[in-house]
Amino acid sequence: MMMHFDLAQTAPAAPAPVPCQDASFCQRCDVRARAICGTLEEDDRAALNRLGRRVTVQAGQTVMWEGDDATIVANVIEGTLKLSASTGDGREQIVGVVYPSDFIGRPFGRSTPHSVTALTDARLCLFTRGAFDGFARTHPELGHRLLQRTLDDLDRARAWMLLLGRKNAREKIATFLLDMSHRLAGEGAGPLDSFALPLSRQQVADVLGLTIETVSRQMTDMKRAKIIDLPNRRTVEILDRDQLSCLAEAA
Amino acid sequence: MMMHFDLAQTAPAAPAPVPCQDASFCQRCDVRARAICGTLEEDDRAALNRLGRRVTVQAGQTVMWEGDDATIVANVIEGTLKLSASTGDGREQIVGVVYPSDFIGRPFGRSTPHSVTALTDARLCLFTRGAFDGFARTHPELGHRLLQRTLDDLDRARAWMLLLGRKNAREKIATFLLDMSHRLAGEGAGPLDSFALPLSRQQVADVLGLTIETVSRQMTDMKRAKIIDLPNRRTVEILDRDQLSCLAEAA
DNA sequence: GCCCCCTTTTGACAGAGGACAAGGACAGTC
DNA sequence: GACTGTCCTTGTCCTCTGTCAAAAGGGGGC
Repeated sequence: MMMHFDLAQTAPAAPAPVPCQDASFCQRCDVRARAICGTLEEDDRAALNRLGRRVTVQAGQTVMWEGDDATIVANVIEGTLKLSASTGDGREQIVGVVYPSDFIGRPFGRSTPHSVTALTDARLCLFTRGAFDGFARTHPELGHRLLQRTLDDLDRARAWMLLLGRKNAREKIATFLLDMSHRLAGEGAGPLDSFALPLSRQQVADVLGLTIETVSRQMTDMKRAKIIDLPNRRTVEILDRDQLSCLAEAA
Repeated sequence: MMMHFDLAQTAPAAPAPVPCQDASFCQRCDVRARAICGTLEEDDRAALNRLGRRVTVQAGQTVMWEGDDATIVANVIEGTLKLSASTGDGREQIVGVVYPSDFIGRPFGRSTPHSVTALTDARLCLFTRGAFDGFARTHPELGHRLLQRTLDDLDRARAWMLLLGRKNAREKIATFLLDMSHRLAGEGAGPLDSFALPLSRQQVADVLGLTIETVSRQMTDMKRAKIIDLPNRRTVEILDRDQLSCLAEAA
């Protein structure tokens, strides 16, 4: 928590950050339509583009530290990252998982409320917070997209509070697996019946407020009950979605 | 959850909603400076004023139901309300507590993600969501204030996720009491050492993901340890703030 | 193909907090 | 002042999940 983010330090093996001077960067961007920059006019987007730069982060690298000054924000282009908070004695809670087209960082704020760490290798479109804040203040469409996204995030966070405060281990796991099967599906696609978890067992535990042992036991139980299959460590197959939905609400 | 909010029905004894036609309503408004309408120009605020109406709700009344269509939003002028979510079998989790100058409702969304219920008698400045959304879209300052407030709410929700997922009962109670002593203090004032809880023991339990018995036991223990005093059911006095802070982090 | 390390699973046990039950305190009403 | 309903506290027991420990499994490197 004392460490400060330094791109040169935390991404030594990655290609040097590439300034987004080239307007074609955005044109070729996979997530542009879904990201907050999606509705900007052509020249506005070019202007925003000039403020940002592409960076690559490797799995495990931390992009922002909880409590640090909020100096950067970013769009996720590719990869999955976790948002996490911890107690003084090291217990960790994952407070969010972000996917391509999501926005990370704390605009209009002094300090970063939680750490951001890459779960997989990832690509970001990075802005200094000051530059982004100024741009957002003068471009209401951008602010509005950010508002809608933040309202959605808040709804999701509050739904997760119900899970953390009131659901038992079995319900938590079932809810989590169903959530993943939806979140990992592509734009407009239905929920996936087979997917690769971007999280280790320990990270699943940190999302659900459980221990790794409880996560493992519950998943094994569901496998034995033929509700899911676990062909390898990271793959989950939902065999009986109805029953899983049932477990998610009341075990 | 099937019931629909109807002012005439849920506030029968309250004075009829008063249209805010009179511009002096806002001029006399206690929370204007802190609410999202605080930075609007005089004529914009008058225009917003014409869209809204004042309503009174009594303690215990539910203003919006989880899952209902999102048809209204409001500023809280006076009183305290809870935001709550529940599982199918009736377990409840309070996902937020709102105070004067806070904003409630789900703008730019189809359905209300959680119920809103008055904990004390309250006064609201109420808008239909459609009218508010339209106004916010054409008044970026308002959208920006709403964005900042939503970002703050999201930070708070995520901090609470750490509490729900990773803290034990003693830490939860200590954190809760410290939070209350700050939130109940007036604008700019320091934390209160003595305050009246707006929540019953059951509601405290619903905020913290505990049972009423555990809340009662932990608070009694802290009283015995002379860390707090509980002169009556609703009053809390913090006798040893340092030790309470200590308990909040690691019990 | 083999080895090693790290993650995951499984087992045994303990403890925090939940469930149930009963008693006590307080506010409002008559 | 007595009554009554509601909220809160206290007691007892039990279970779910955490803790500690060890074994098993898988993937990467050689």
